[in-house]
Amino acid sequence: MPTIKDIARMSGYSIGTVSRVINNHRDVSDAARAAIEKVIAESGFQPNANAKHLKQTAASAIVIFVKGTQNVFLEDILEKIQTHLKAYQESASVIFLDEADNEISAARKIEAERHPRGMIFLGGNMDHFRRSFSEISTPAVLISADASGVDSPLLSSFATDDYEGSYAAAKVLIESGHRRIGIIGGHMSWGPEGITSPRLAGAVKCFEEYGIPFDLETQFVSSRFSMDDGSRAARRLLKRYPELTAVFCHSDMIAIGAMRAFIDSGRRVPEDISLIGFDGIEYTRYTIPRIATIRQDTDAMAKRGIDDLLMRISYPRDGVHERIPFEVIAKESIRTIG
Amino acid sequence: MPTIKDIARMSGYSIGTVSRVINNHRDVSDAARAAIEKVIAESGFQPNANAKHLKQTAASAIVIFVKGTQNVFLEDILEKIQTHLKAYQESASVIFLDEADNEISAARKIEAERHPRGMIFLGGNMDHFRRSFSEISTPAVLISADASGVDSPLLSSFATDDYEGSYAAAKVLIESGHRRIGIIGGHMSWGPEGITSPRLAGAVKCFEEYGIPFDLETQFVSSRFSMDDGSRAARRLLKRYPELTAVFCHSDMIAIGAMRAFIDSGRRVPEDISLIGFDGIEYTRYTIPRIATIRQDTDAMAKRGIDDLLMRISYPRDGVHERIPFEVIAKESIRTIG
DNA sequence: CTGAAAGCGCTTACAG
DNA sequence: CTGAAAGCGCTTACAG
Repeated sequence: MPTIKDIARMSGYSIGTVSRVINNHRDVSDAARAAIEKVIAESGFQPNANAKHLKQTAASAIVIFVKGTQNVFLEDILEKIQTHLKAYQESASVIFLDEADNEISAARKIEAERHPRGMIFLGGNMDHFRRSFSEISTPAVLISADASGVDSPLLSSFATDDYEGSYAAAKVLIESGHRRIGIIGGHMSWGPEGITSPRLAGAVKCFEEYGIPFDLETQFVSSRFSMDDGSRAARRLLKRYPELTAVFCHSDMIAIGAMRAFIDSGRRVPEDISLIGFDGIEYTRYTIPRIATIRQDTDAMAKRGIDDLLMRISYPRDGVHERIPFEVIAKESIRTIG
Repeated sequence: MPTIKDIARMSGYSIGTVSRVINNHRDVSDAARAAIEKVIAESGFQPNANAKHLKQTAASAIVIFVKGTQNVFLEDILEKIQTHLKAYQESASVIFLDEADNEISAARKIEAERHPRGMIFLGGNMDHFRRSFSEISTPAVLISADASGVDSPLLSSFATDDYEGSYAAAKVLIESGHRRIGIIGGHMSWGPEGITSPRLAGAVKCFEEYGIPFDLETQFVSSRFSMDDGSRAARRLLKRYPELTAVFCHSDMIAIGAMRAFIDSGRRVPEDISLIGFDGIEYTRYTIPRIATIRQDTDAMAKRGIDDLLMRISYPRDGVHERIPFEVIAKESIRTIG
């Protein structure tokens, strides 16, 4: 691979001038630019980014950290982020992290190694953010969880209001006449600021307002956000609370798994058991029956997140914390009773 | 962020010695190592990877190129690759490319910028590989498509035999008594070595052997590998060939979309229309009814691909081109008739 | 508009 | 075992 020195020699200009051509500076004569560009094209020269970044404070691309593979919801956001970045001619590389990994440690490492211009977190553990985000010095955005509790001007967040969304889900079931409702949620160990607590609290609040009884021990089970674990959790719930007529699942993947388990146990959806999920992933429009859900506006989250990040990269200012409106999608999986 | 120079000053040693400690060279006294490590820990020093890579030919991590977002099958492989890499203490970053992008151009750019030790392609256009893979000088693996036609010792490939898998899918339908079979495949424009041609040829071969009539014009429609396009294609197929009793879809995503379309048109699956897909994604075990499919062994592809790549990084040798066995999963979506 | 030169943060023979 | 120095491939004031 030729270096800038080779290009200089071959074109008859100095490496300084070659560098100016590469970086599109204007103070270059047309003749020099033409000659140098010709040599570059013919030689297949690619500037060494390590050397470039070593000199420039100017940093490289944007890095996206995705917490947990196998999460269709985050992958949906990821895809939309890529689309928006592309529209701005920006590119990004993606690092997938285990649920158990500390995303801030990973980010610090990448920050030191690659000097990204901006970082995007899809999913994240609030404990990690609160404890160590201050060590990060790159503009960042957290998507899908609220980070207003993290005290850093470098961080923005865009998320659905889990409490309100969950309240709405419970309300749909109650207003369809259901009074014996089970909930399949995430794990409480994800922390008080995680997804599970607010989603549980929102539903419970709604139950209280409508005077619907709710006993955590019998009516709530925990599950990972996957189809197979959703199935298992549904079987546990059915055993503990067989008289239920409706179930609220904290994610659509859980709902898909639960529906499978209900059918396998001989119940029909929605004739015997009504079902509502959370997220609004595309699958819910293809299941039979279609699954009701609380649709998070992934497109808005991606778009707002990208716009905010790119703006703050160019014009530093404090991050913001926005709630993105959700939409209640009531579909065939809910039966009106009573 | 402190530099190696700061660490040298603070520890009282030279930057050369600090460098040796960082890189675990043995020729350092215990005293020096202890003192320097202490300063590094206290200062939170992280070596600048750009500077490091500038000097060292030694390259950075592994880069994975994924062709097309929204491809559950490739995402499944991607997840398994990450798991295997982690077991080897290796990490990777992922670049998502549009269907339309040239993955080899993208790889050349990344190669020049980051000097990865190895590259993994999930999906790819054989035309691009054949035309320009020779410009790549990093060990690479193509997963999910056969690259034996690409003349380069640096490339291995691991893929399912599309022709045989497709033959098997057609055979399952025929042996269940079906004689009026439609096919929803990909686009022929993906090239003669793409997915569509061999998958079509395999099925047609099977039809011929069993003396089943097949007219491309009426019995075959093209679709992208997505649920929504699968639905649209299924409606077109139903219009052209309403007397069909079974459909072979070239991907599970198409099958899921097609099933939705059939139900919406008032047909039942499998009572009126039997269905078999291709890929074996997890979701086919949760649909109602469960969808029959040709399961590609993503786990084996990922494992073999990683092992081969890591070996060839350490011990350069010619790449290999392997076919990974598939499995016929005949499920509830197929009805035996006649 | 162009060139010569300093320097980015590191690694690594070369001496000692 | 340790230090001084050259050099990796680039960018960017500084002169002219």
